[in-house]
Amino acid sequence: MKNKLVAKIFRDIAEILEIKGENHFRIRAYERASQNIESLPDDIEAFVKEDKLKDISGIGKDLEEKIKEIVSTGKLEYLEKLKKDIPEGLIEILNVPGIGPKTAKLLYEKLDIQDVVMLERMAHAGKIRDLEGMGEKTEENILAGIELFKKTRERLDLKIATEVAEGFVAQLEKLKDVKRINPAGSLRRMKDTVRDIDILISSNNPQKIMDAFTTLADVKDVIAKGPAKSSIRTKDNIQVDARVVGESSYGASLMYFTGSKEHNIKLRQLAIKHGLKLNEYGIFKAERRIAGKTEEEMYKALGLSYIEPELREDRGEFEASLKGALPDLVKIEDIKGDLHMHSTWSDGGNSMEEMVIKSMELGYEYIAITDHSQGLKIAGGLNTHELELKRKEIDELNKKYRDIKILFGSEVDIDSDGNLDYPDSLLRGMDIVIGAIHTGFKQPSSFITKRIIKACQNKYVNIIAHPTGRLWGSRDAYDMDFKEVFKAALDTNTAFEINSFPERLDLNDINSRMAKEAGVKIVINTDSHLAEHLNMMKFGVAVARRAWLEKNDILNTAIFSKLKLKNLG
DNA sequence: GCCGTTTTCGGCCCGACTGTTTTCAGTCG
Ligand SMILES: Nc1nc2c(ncn2[C@H]2C[C@H](O)[C@@H](COP(=O)(O)OP(=O)(O)OP(=O)(O)O)O2)c(=O)[nH]1
Ligand SMILES: [Mg+2]
Ligand SMILES: [Mg+2]
Ligand SMILES: [Zn+2]
Repeated sequence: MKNKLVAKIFRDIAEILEIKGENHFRIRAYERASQNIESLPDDIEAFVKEDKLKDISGIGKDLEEKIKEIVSTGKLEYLEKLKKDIPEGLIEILNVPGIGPKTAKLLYEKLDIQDVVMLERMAHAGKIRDLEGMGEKTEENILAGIELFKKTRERLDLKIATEVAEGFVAQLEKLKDVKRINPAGSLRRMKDTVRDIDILISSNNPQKIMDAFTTLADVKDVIAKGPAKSSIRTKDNIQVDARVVGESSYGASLMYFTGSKEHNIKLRQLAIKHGLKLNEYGIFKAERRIAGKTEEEMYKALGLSYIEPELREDRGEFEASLKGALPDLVKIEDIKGDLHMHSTWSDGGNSMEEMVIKSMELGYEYIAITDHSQGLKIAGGLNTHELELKRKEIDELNKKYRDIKILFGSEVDIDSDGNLDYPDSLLRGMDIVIGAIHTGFKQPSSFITKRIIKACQNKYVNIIAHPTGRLWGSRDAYDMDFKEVFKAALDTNTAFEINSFPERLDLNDINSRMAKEAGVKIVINTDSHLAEHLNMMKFGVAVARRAWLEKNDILNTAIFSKLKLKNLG
């Protein structure tokens, strides 16, 4: 799939144009096109073939031609040409906090600064303060910015972000001047990775709140501090933004601070169309505020039904809201069982019984204990004899715990040729079989595609687990032909997993939405290796929600007797 | 560069904080 390539090329163009001082709206056009193509739940090549590129919002005559060129040649002449105008290192300078396109351009033109190393040298030498509009303070800030730039962390996974946010909320809500407090931003939208923690507070005493916020024990630097908005950096180099507003603006501010930016812009454009003004304080008709206290009334004032935070990405939610066609999103309470977990039989840290007990606490009706297969020796894969013993133990547990159905399964390795690690004779005896790739990640897309299709075609494979292999921070998702793969899944009635492990969240939101559109059923699992991991189901559910999935799209929302796995029983 | 139930040209979201400026531009959210 070339979606990511097209998106990357447009993003690169936008960055170069920024430094060149191009028209801001032209730059936005490239950024918008890049994002819209990246989040497309479809292969961009299909749009080329069907001559439908212009149906994609933000794609007009010019970008249509550029996309065609990229899809057919794998690159874009226009970008190659632009790259010759601007030294590569200059783009990196934009990542130094406090330095934007204007400053980068000035530094390049006046001091021939071409990368961060040169920038640091010039700042140390005191050369920057002499430029127009710059001073000593600016120079200091640039040096501090470079230090931060060097320590820039990767985006946080959802679990870490949730914990950091909870820590700040717990400390801040103790202040008696805090009335309401909510995490916002990408965390509230439950995006799979989060850059910073955004927290909204309502209070009548903003000054006091900000004094407290910027002096909390975890705070290392104060990036900015005002009565309405402050930013700090923690000792772990995580940025936390806080906004404080009055009660009457809380809904408007929550809407603003939840975003996404693209969603906000659409909202504001819609307001303009209605002759209104929308900002983080409310919706205004002339000077009069007509909404602001709750998000619901904000949406209503624009003629929209309430849009769940997970959908606020400008991925069609406005059109759906206006038509009354928003999905009834799946909820954590809808989940009736967890079909992928490990025990001490392989590389899990808790016994099967401990996993069962925790699952019952969560109210599950069924679980599948799916330890690794024989070939995965480092992960303690089970041989034939061990499988027999494990089966017996599961039978015993099923007798002992009548309130939950325990399925005997395995996460069977799909080898580099697409063959399964157990013969059919063994798979036949299992209640549930999960196929998963653990090696050969670097194979070309066509090979991976064939492997997964072959696994789907095995009549005992019920689910493909962590289908794209991504591990946040260490391994990118491998590419495959999703159209082909999902077609095979549909034909063979094989479900695809949303793996709830925070580093995985695989399928992701976009791929899950693609799966739904292809008619493929989804299973949300935790892949727990410890009993406490069973709690991570909420992260997988968040991915499903961001993918617009409803209860009926998810197999493990069904009670056991209705569980529609192929060949079950 | 895109887009159009008032437009095919002239708009394109809106505001807080900072440093440098003597009234605002740049950056960021
Ligand atoms: N209207 C408007 N709102 C913005 C803009 N930039 C950011 N916001 C709002 C929406 C964002 O969700 C919210 C928080 O900004 P962040 O930069 O932290 O982005 P967000 O949390 O969405 O993603 P992140 O994971 O932090 O990169 O502020 C903007 O340019 N205009
Ligand atoms: Mg954020
Ligand atoms: Mg932020
Ligand atoms: Zn597993």
